[in-house]
Amino acid sequence: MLPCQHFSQYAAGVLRLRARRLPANLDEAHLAAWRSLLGAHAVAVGRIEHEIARAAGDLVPLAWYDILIALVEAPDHRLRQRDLSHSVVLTRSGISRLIDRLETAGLVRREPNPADRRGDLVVLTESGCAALRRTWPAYAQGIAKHFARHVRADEARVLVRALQRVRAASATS
Amino acid sequence: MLPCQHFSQYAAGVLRLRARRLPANLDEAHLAAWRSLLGAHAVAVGRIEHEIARAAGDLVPLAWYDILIALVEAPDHRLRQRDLSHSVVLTRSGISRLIDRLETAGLVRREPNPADRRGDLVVLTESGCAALRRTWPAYAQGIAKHFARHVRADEARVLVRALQRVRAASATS
DNA sequence: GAAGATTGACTTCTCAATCTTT
DNA sequence: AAAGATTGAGAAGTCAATCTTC
Repeated sequence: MLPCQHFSQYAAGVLRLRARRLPANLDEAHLAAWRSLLGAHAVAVGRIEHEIARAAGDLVPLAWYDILIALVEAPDHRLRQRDLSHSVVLTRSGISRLIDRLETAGLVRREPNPADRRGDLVVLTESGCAALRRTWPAYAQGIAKHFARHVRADEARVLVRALQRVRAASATS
Repeated sequence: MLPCQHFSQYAAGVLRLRARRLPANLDEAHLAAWRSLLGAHAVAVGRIEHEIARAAGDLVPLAWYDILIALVEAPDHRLRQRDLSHSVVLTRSGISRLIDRLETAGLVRREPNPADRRGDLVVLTESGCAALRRTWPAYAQGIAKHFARHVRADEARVLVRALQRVRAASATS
């Protein structure tokens, strides 16, 4: 006697299983899109990260890169940790520890905030800026090779439109 | 004197910066698609995971779910860890420890493999099967609410086509 | 009291080394 | 030796509690 008999005998069972249990607000096409999103993200990010880690030249990992990019794009290259949390998906404490490491590596600096002394400002250093310049070419090549190369231009436009709605969606309802 | 002067003065600088440094095989549209993929993935997965963790009823986290789903879809509900690593993005040791936890929780069982004793088979238990059934409705609602709801049907089809190519791409060149 | 940040305890993953079986 | 799995040490994140400033 098989365990989990409720799930039928596999093979044809897989699809029957899903079709039977799909709620009214989720169809096969959207479920397939969700699965392909998870798969593509995992594969592409994994490969790019791996290549960057193996490459010579003291490149920074993607998590560091995200912080540095947010700082470069900020006025005066400085931001509170609170604002950095919008660019990176981490909790408060996660950001705090990440900035610790970046500061130890000399890529950012904490600086008192005259306007609000509850939290220091995080400032990009020369060295952090250099790390960004060093890493970008490898990152760009990784995006091109493991992602962009497989996506047509018209598909890219659709991705942007749809996925930006997903990202921007408020958590309501 | 600003740090990182190479990156210009922000504001208009951001786009100029990118345009200047974009390699020949990566254009703005594809870069935007890449960024929207990262953003949408982070937001949607984060919210779904969070809701499942908060929900009552002893639901399993997504990482566990992936293992259980792979087992349900496998012949006889059993797989070597090697094969599980195709479904989950983890190293060998990562899988090993994950299976440890699932086994402790009683959702899977290790069973000697008569054909090749280098590695046991991982088998889904009744209890693991029940966990899957308990968790799926919440997961499906999360996908519907945080992802599918924001994606039109025609967009979903484009996503599947493009992202499956990304996932399936070999790491060559 | 609320907001921003940090710290301690804990969880989970990775890398490198190791063990067993093929 | 190669393949599958495991283990110790370390890296990096979370939660809950705490501290400082508003």
